[in-house]
Amino acid sequence: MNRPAPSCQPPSELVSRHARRKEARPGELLDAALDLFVEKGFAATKAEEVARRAGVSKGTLFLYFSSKEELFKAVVRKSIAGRFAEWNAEFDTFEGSTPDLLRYAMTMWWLRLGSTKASGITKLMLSEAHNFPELAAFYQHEVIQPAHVLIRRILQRGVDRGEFAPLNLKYGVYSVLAPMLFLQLMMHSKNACIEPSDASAVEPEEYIAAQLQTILAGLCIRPPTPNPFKKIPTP
Amino acid sequence: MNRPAPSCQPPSELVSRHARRKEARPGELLDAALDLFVEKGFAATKAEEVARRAGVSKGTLFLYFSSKEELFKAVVRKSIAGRFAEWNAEFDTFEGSTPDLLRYAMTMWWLRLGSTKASGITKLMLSEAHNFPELAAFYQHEVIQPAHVLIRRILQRGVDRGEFAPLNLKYGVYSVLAPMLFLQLMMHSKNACIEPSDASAVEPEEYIAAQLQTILAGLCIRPPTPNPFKKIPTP
DNA sequence: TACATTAATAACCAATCAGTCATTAATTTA
DNA sequence: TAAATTAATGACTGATTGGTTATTAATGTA
Repeated sequence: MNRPAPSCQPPSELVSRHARRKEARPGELLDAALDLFVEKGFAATKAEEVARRAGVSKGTLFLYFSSKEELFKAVVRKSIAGRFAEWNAEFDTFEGSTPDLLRYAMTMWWLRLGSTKASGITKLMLSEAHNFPELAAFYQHEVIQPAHVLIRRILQRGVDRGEFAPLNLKYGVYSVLAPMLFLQLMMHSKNACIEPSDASAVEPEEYIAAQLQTILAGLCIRPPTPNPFKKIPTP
Repeated sequence: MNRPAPSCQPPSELVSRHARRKEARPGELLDAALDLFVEKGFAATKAEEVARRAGVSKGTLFLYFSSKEELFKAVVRKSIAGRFAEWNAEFDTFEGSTPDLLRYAMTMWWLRLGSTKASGITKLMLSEAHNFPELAAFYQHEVIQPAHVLIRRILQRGVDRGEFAPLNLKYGVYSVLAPMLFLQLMMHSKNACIEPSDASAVEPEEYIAAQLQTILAGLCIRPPTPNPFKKIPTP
């Protein structure tokens, strides 16, 4: 079969497109893909758009990622799933009280994930899981399970050390997870779906501080002793 | 232009398809559309599938609704937006205390909306608003605004009657809205996006009771007098 | 029975988009 | 400088799907 030769665009940029190399491409594509997936969702993001934003052609994208789903998995691995090992290790070596550990964990979660684009993945999965069962299973396995394990470990530590009252771990995990999840949804819904047109934004740090206070009040054994952990400002 | 005659299927169902009539079609289509929109989202729901579920052909759907977006708007009007007038009237004539009114409102919300398929629309809008700005504007105007107004009226009533402490209405509205919204998301995410594989379901009535208790504790003026409203079970 | 009306159909059209592959050009090697 | 290698391209394909329309058949009416 004869195919017409691609009509090459005039070399307006003489710095060749080969200058940037094989090593750089995957990272650039993943960055572009994260942007677009978070902005428009999985199904609505076009492969060609991802490629264009990364400054390459669609063909090149499929040179590095065998399908759109594989591209998405790679994004999730890079920006979320790949970090649990590090976090687990970090918490293993934490030496302070468990309330301090929880505060540390939630603060770090915000700095490293919640406040970044990657947190938009949560909303995406929530809404598209049904249409992409394989991605849902992947996310369940690579993100949800490790997150639950991590939180459960923290709560268990508190119980073991006598800082937290014995509790149903299942609901305890949600007490930590639900407020963070809701915050993520708010951050990624600029457009009119929760807030009325005139609302001013919620302040994340204040929101987290308030949630921590509530959670710890519920978890800690007895009315808080004078200073088992850092002072928490009351509203 | 000559088009080939449609090859009519053998009349396996002798009860003619004309027996069901013009008046019934829109309702049947709206029911089918609500099912599918909630199940699969707006973009992922195919017009032909809606028609098939309603027992008609795709052509018939476009006979009654000029486009997929108009179909969606009609669903929202029928199942949510069209009810605010009635609710406002109902609250206007409510005679009890404002805590009781709030309890009544949240209970009714659950019975008439939260527990029905229609509550899935919330998740849908949250995730697809960005890709369908016209629908987002419609929803904002027909649902979000009236909901905020309704809640704000209740809170204002409490303040006016001296039952609630003066408060920033904006955040007050969220105190009511956020827990309900989160409950909706949980109910419509059977598939692995929040809960780990082994989790047992949250009990909505208990969840609402707990939220009400928290909200009222925060809103009401002073520590609750012996019985300003019905007894609330403590966990 | 003949004719008019209208609910419903399904073939068709046009646009979109994931993924493929023959071809090109930069770079390296000999 | 000539071949070999490899990064990159973009036209193309095939499947999907929102929306259109010429045609059909059920029903009503005279």
